[in-house]
Amino acid sequence: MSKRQDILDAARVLVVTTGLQAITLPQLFGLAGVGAGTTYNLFPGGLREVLNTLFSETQDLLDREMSDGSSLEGTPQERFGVLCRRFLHFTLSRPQDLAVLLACGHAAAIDAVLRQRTTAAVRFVIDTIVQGQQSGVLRPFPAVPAYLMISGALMALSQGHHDGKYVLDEIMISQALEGLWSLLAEPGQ
Amino acid sequence: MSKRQDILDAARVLVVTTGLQAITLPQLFGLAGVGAGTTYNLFPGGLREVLNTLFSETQDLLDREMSDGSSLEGTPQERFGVLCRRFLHFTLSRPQDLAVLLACGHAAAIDAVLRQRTTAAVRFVIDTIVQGQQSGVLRPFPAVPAYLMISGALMALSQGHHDGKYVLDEIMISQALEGLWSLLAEPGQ
Amino acid sequence: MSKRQDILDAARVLVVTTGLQAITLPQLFGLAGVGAGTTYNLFPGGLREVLNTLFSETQDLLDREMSDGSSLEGTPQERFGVLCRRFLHFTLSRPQDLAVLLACGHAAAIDAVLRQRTTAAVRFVIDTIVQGQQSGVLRPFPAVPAYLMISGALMALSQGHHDGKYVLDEIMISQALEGLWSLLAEPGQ
Amino acid sequence: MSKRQDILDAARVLVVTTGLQAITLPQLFGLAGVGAGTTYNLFPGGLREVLNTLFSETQDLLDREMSDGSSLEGTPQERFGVLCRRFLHFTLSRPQDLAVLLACGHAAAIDAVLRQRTTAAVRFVIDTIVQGQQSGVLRPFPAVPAYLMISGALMALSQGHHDGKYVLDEIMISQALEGLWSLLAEPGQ
DNA sequence: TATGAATGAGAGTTCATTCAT
DNA sequence: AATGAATGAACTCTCATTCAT
Repeated sequence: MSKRQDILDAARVLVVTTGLQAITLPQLFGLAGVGAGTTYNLFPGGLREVLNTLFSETQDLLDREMSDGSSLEGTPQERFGVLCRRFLHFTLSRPQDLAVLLACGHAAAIDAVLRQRTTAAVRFVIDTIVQGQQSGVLRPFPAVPAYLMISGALMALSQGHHDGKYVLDEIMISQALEGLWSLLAEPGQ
Repeated sequence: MSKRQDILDAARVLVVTTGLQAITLPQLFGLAGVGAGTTYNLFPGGLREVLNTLFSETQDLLDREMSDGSSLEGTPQERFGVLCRRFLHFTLSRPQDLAVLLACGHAAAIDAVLRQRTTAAVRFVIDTIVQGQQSGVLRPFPAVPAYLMISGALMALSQGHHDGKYVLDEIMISQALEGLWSLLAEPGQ
Repeated sequence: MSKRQDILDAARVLVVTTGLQAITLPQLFGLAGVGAGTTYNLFPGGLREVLNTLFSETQDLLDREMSDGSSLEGTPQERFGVLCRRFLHFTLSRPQDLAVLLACGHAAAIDAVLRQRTTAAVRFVIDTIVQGQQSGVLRPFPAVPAYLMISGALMALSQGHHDGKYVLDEIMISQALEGLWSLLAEPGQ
Repeated sequence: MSKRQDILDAARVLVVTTGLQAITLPQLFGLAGVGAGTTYNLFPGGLREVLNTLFSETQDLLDREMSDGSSLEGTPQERFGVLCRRFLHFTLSRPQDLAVLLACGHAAAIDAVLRQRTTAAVRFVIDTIVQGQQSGVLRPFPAVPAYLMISGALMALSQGHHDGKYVLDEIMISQALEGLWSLLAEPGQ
């Protein structure tokens, strides 16, 4: 079980350092410190299975982060704020995992099913948007593109931080979250 | 000069059909209908140079689309709207080019300099944001993360359309642009 | 002792189904239902020892079949007929064992000593040929090539039957045995 | 075209020295003095295609040897003798090609279609047998098993010579051919 | 004695790159 | 300028073999 984790950890590192597409098996089991055959014992599907497992586990990690504790309380805006902060907390504190999510989301090496599945994290945000629309504080707009715009903006925001283009502080985060709420809010609100 | 374009066209097609990272030179000059050596005569740097050229030309294409005619007139909100519409027009009408921009933006095969350079398109949007802030209609917020959030949201919106998750119509686009303006706007406005 | 036999039985099956040269140890101990290490406990020489053992035991089996009961009675022609019938009975009723004899006889994986040793079966036939020559019913001709021609013809005959090229019946067998005797017989006889 | 022949020549040598089943591509292109990729340019199917080509060309070579000049003259016995002598001449003067025919005839690496096709050489012998039976000098017996017995005996005879078990001289050959004719002949003849 | 996880050498195969034509 | 046969480095994957349990 330890070797399995060693391989996944090595893959996570390589996604950042060499880029998902450039990972090769020699690199992977070299960094993981296991034999070539071991990779195939633990992941019979080879590199593809390693990467799919890594992506899947990272999605699960984000799901756990997003569903931590009681997210169901407060006004829709409060709940929206909590979800966005959890998302930002995850992407800012775990640059490797953000890189995995970004890289795997577009990579042909990842099964389409996995890439496009509706995770718990997605459902939480979409549910909150729908509830805000039902209570009249958010304007009517299809929830899926709304979600995609929000998560696209948040990921780009985190990525810029990790790229050293700026340093995200608490004030900027607050302003950004206010802005994102305005993006969806009924103009009069 | 024709062969050079044949190679770039073939690369553009392959970015969509097989994914940037899976492109091989046999595929490329097979689809382009040129010999292996010809590729090296025209692009001495090999596949890497082909892809960098493709990315660079696609950036230029976007720049030309964004700077088309007199974009400098009207209020900041009008100019913001025009720029966003031009961006959406480009990404929606040219799925191949959007795929190139998205794929190359994260690929290790593309020079970092090229990937992170400030194109005319970027400058137009940032200038408009700054002008809006100076005239008081947009709230103070660093322009770079603001730009990244806007473009991240727009790209995700277009990508969802091309992925068939929904169909973007004029009403949705108008609402989305209003929302994006609100994202940056001074609350009182 | 049972596991040892399980391994040999699995090898015999694999010689027919996948071909001697394509047998791998994972296949072998998978089919035999034993662990990898067990194979090395029982056959320290690995696959090579398994195959040599299988060949050797199959040779022994043929020897026992050929020496069954009182083969030493009657005229040389009668004894020749009995030996050939026993050989045909063996090769026709045990296609797996014929496949082992044919495959191992030419395989580099089998020790040359084993492959070329003079088994009891060989000695029986050669002795009979020599006795026939001494009593004048067979013409003088070196016994070894005579034996090789006889056994080569009989194996090809059986193989054609197993390959479905024809069906050997009692009449054909009788005719073939008469012919083989004529092959060696003094013309006048 | 020269490289192609180099590869086939190397394969022919390896069939004898290491055994058909043990040939590996590194051995093959190492001995042939060509690059690894060249083998795949010339034989896209890899080792399998090399071996099938080798077998096919060796069959053609035997066919040409067997059909050399006017084989259709004389009595059936004379023609049978000529064919057998041509076959022996081929197998005795070309030990490598005999090894190829023997090894490929039983190898799973060779397409069954190729292994079991009726070559010109086979047809010549079978035709002669049938004509002998029609003219009454050979006894009635299905021609296919008759052919298999004859060729099986001749191959075993040649193989024993190459294995150093004895030295085939003209006298032995003559006696062997007389015997093989007797194998098929009507007893009274 | 029996096991199977772990290993790494080596096989098959592909592909970026060169260069004689 | 254009070609594609030839190359060999490097990748994916398998398998014989070991050894701690």
